[in-house]
Amino acid sequence: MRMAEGVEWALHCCLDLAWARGTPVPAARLAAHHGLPAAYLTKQLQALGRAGIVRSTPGPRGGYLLDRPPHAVTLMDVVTALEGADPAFRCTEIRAGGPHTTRCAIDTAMTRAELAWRRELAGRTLADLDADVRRADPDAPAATRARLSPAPPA
Amino acid sequence: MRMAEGVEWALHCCLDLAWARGTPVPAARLAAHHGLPAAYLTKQLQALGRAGIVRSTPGPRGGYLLDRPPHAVTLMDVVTALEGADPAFRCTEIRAGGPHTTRCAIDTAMTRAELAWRRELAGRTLADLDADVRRADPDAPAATRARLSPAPPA
DNA sequence: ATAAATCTGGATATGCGATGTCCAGGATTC
DNA sequence: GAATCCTGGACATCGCATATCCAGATTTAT
Repeated sequence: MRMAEGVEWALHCCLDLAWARGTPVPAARLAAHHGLPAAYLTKQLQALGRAGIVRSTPGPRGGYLLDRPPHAVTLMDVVTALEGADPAFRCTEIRAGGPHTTRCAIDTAMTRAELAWRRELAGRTLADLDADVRRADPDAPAATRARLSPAPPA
Repeated sequence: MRMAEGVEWALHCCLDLAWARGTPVPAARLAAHHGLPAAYLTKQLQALGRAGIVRSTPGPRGGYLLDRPPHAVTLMDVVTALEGADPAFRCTEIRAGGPHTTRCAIDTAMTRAELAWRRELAGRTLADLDADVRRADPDAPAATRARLSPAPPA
């Protein structure tokens, strides 16, 4: 079982946008910042847009912005935006002996575990990540913000 | 993110073998019991064998047996046997600005959520599933055992 | 001994989703 | 009007889960 790599990209970009504090950042600059293929990162950003996590403005000086305060974006929100809401384990009801009236015990157990995972993800927001980073490296947000600022250093 | 369907198959087969109580069940009969492709189910059973969950005996009257008491096989054991031990989220360290001394906050958060999932799976065994099933349908284990018995009903 | 049943492991085919690229069209700023 | 940027669709590629087949080994039963 493997999570799409785009989830990692999206999480980093969301944090970047939180640090950009309302200044639009073009997809190409986000991609360059992380060494990612711009054409594909675009797809992830569009998914974040459809989920209402991110907003975009076209034209010069345009780009992506976070569309909610960082404390209102949970990791679960981002994962769901990219991976969809379907559970990883899907019961295909292979129990023998015709139709059953009770719920499959295996399905119940696997679903319970997945809910624990979702609960953890839903309990952490971009604001929490920001706090974690600042605790370890207080200058990182400002440095990132500078590197993503409208006028590139070269 | 999607879990391999073979995990579901393996869990059902493990429960079947627990109910067979030491009587070897051929892979072909397990497959027929659940309407699964025998040639592929074989692969999952072999993985369970390499993990020490299941044991096999060749020849007529041979087949698969559970190689541990049901309370000593956790759902995590089965999932790991089939999916491997790698986490679903793998940090590829795309943080910008050269090498970092601190751990990536995103990686930490995603890993924490996955540990919650693993903890749930590690906390439930085949014996628990067996108890769940008996609570809802006390005759199901015996019925399955009969259907898997060495002399097929036809 | 021979035959039948069963597992093991490797080779191979197939399908699907994640990854990745490209482009035509539209919106916005200058 | 030109440059910048996003949107959405079409398309190519790659890896992995799914699936099949077979030759070889092992054990049971006669």
